[in-house]
Amino acid sequence: MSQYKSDFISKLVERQYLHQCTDIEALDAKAAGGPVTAYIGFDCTAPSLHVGSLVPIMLLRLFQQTGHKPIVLMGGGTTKVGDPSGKDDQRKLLDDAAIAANMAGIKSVFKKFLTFGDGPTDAVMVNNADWLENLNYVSFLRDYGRHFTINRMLSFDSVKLRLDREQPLTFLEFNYMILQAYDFLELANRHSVSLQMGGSDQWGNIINGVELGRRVAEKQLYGLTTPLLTTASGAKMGKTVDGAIWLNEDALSAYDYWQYWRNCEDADVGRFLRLFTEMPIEEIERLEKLEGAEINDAKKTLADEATQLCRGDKAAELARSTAETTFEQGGMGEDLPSIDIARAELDAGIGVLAAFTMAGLSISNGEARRLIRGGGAKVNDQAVSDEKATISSEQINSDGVIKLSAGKKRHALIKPV
RNA sequence: GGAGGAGUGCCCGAGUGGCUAAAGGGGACGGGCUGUAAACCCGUUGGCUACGCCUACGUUGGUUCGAAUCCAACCUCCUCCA
Repeated sequence: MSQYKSDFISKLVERQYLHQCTDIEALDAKAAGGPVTAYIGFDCTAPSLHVGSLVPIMLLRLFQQTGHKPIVLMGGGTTKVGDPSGKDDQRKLLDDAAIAANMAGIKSVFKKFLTFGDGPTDAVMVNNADWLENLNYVSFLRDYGRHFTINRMLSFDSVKLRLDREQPLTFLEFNYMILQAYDFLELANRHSVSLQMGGSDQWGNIINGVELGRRVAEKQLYGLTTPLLTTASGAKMGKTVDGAIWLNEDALSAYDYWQYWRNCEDADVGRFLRLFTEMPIEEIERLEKLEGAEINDAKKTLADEATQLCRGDKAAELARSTAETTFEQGGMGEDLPSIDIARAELDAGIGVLAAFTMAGLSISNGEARRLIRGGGAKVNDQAVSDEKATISSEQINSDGVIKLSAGKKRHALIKPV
């Protein structure tokens, strides 16, 4: 039983997506009355989005599934300016080619989560470079700049934090919030967008847009943010062993993606199941109550569901069976990361240090050496004690590969070719 | 334009002539405990063809037997003044 009338807001609250909203009752009423159009912007700062962006993506998906029209805004224009929110220093400025390449990489992931098309609730993708690039500076300032006071802009966290810490904030970055506000207005005009959503760090940027819409167009716009996701122990989401958890499959293997979810903290399982899977809430409530070793089942389910959404059923299944063989049976699954090494080279023998580095288990020979000294390096599950040991064809096991392990969790296979 | 302050390893931050590959903390990695959690404990944390060599304390030069430490110029940032 929910206090909200609309399917969207009820689910939003039930699945813990809501952090702040400009006017939840009014938005609820509007959503109950028919399809609403909302957008979320994504800047093109990297060739792939990572799990930090997954909450907004899942939110768009939920929005669409509850009968509304999502718009994905690619920040082709705003990326050139750089959002200062939550950052201490200015990012390196990206050139047009890099932005275009990043955008191409990012675009692909949305097709997995949203249905695009021309229908009333089909998703649409737009690029703010289309309207930002050709703005006339002076007219823009006269038309919109007069609606922003410096006094107010200085009070926003994105600006205030930077100034308080005596970190430089350039005029370029200072303009970001104005451009984002303008985006909202532009989308309201072009696509009848009435709601902008985003992470909680976007709150300031979003309400600027809501206010601008009211002032220059007398439009009633809404803003809504999701909580900033950290793990139960306070770490930022998405960073781990080898860096970010990328959504694109060419940036991170399905196996590693699956593993990421499988290794989440106990205390996060329930929340993650709500946010990142579409399991019925009753089932989630059952799973999150599991204790001790049993909660591992809930984590596997989480990993399965999350991987299916982002990488497909087959990839999820393969990742799971690989993980089960590797960890539960001490064997090795076919989906472990692997490298090909020429048979002749193997016959001659390769130093362990080099082998670990080639397999991506260490970044340098020095690190491989430390791994060995710490007792964490294994070849075919046998601990390596000699840094000068070599790996050769003789160690190819019955499966035709050599298994290297760094610690308990990181494994790689050497495949002779 | 003037005056003052600052720039150190992935990050924060100590270090004001040799004992400094650079304290301490964070992060990360490895080990232990466990459940492929968390918390906690221990270890490691520039590179290499490794009892040695190379690279590193904003940049470039200089002083010195010897510099992250002294000097000069330059670059960048902060604060105050005009």
